[in-house]
Order: sequence, then C-alpha cells, then structure tokens
Amino acid sequence: MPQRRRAATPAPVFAALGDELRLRLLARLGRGEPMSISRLTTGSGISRQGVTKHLRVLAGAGLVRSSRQGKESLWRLERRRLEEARRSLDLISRQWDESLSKLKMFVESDRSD
Amino acid sequence: MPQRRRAATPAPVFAALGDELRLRLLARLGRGEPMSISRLTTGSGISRQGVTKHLRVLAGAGLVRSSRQGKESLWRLERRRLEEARRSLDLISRQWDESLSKLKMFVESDRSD
DNA sequence: GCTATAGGCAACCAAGGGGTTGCGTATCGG
DNA sequence: CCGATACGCAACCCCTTGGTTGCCTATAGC
Repeated sequence: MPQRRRAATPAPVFAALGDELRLRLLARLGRGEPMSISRLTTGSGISRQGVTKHLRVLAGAGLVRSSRQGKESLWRLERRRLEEARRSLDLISRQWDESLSKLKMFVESDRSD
Repeated sequence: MPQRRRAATPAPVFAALGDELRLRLLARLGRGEPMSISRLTTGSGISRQGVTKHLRVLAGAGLVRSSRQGKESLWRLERRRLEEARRSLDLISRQWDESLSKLKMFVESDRSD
C-alpha cells in the first residue's frame, strides 16, 4: 500500500525554485531527456561544482532525481513535486476566492487571533 | 548581471514563497480580510520588525500590497502573482509532458547546447 | 495637552547561500 | 597501462537574509 504522507510544508520546494539558474536547470531537464552534470554545466555560466550544488538543492526539495550511470550521473525531473507546489499555490489563491464570496454573504465576521 | 530576454522571471516570486513564515502570512491574508502589521505579528512568533521585513519581501515580489489607513497600514493579498507563479510551474511540468510524447514519437532528437 | 498604539529607520549580528578552487577517485577509450 | 573525462569532497569567501534592539514619528483617544 502506498503511504499517502501528509504534505510537508511547501516552503523548501519554493525556496528551491527561487533561483534563476535552478529554474533554467529545471527547464532544461523539463525537456524530458536526462542530462549529466557536465552537460548541464555547459552554457550555465558557472562552474561544474556550482551546478552540482544547485542540483543538490533541487534534489533536496524532491524536484529532481539522479542515477549514476557509468562515469556520469544522469539527472531527471521529478514532476510530482512540481504538481504539489502548484496545488499549494492553488490553495492560497482559492482560499482567497472563498473568503471573498463569504465576505459577500456575511458582510462581517471578525475573528481576532 | 545582464538579463536575458525574459522580462519577468518567476524566480523572485518563488524565492519570496520559500519561507515558512511568509507562507503563513500569505495564508492569513488569503482569508480575504486586509490586516495590519501588529495584527499579523500576534501569533507569528517573531517581532513586529521581523514581520515587516517579511511583508516587504512579499511586496517586492508583488504578492501583497499595502495601504496606509490612519495609523496602521493594511496589507492584502495580490492574487495575480500567485496565478502567474502557478502558470510557471505548469509550464515546466507540461513541457515535461510534451517532451515525453515527443520522445515517444521521434524516439531520439539530441540537441547539444 | 498627554498617553498609548502603530509603524518606520537604522544598526547590528549570526547563519546560510552561491560561488569558487584544489585535489582525489572512478570510469572510459586508445 | 595511460590519459582524458566525469564526478565527489572539502575548504574558503563574500554577500544576503532572517532576526533582533533602540529610537523616532504619527495617529487616535481621552
């Protein structure tokens, strides 16, 4: 039975997405074909170790996954987390919608917390 | 750093979302009712200035907006940016989908960049 | 007027992040 | 076996960030 874990906080995922270079890496990996580190390094503008660090951040957030293949490690996108993140944004956004319609109905119901 | 073509990169938005406390602030603001800084501070666990800093980060990313009202400044959610961010995730995720189906069709088409 | 409340500004500090370099190890191809 | 390639580990550096505190201004209410 696949354990449906309660979704952890999406903050780390967003933090991982909050970097221009990491977004570019994701976009490249988003083409579907797994890529090696050196391949991802060419055109990135930073050193190989820099790319490695970024990849590990992405992996830490569960956005990518790597598998050693011979002398190179291939990285591919992990789409599940992207969708989870998208749902998180939906949640806030939609909550906003519902609050608006509730406001229209009840006009006022202040809850000081 | 020279900005390549894309005018609005979603990275700063994600970076702003990449913090637990900021997400909580957004969630509270997501209820629809504008809130003052002191109000948002109660229960946040940090000082008022800390909350102010976080709010400014969110504002810098265009996720919230404030308006001074008397002696307090009221903050409300800016939903447009949330939807933009959601669309950005869609883009990567969907690109992945398309790449997969393309791979199935063309089997191989390597582009070394 | 006086006082309490809401907030801004600035300085300060510890910790983390992004980037680098140097060096070591494993793999591939002759 | 030898060299080139692909990668990991660790140290280092600088700048940003998250958080604080102290002090000042402005508004509200009596």
